[in-house]
Amino acid sequence: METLNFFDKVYEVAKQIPYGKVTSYGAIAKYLGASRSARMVGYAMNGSVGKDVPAHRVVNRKGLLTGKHHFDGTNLMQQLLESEGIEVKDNQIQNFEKVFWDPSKAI
DNA sequence: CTCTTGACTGAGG
DNA sequence: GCCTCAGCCAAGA
Repeated sequence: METLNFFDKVYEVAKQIPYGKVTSYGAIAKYLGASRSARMVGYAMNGSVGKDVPAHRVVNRKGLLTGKHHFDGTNLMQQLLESEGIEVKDNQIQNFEKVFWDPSKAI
């Protein structure tokens, strides 16, 4: 995996997020062995567009849609999540523990 | 090379 | 449980 950059690794993990599930930046970072670089995960998502990466399934540890402003600047992110059966209210994922997907356990 | 920015997280009050 | 502070690390100017 050394051939892949940090960003690419993040994309690889994000792509494996199952439908109707979400995960946190920290979970991905931890799986990559860079638990201290959770911010980089989100930062990497800036280039997620065009890379088939479901960035809308990645939220912070609170289940809050902190990155919704980076999508369309509107409630697009919430709409996408709700379309997958994920209940979202006021930029926050409901039943976060139920829809949470841990990459370290799934991969 | 140095400084700033940021889709974060954990610890402390 | 919420708010605030500090640490972390990569990319861009």
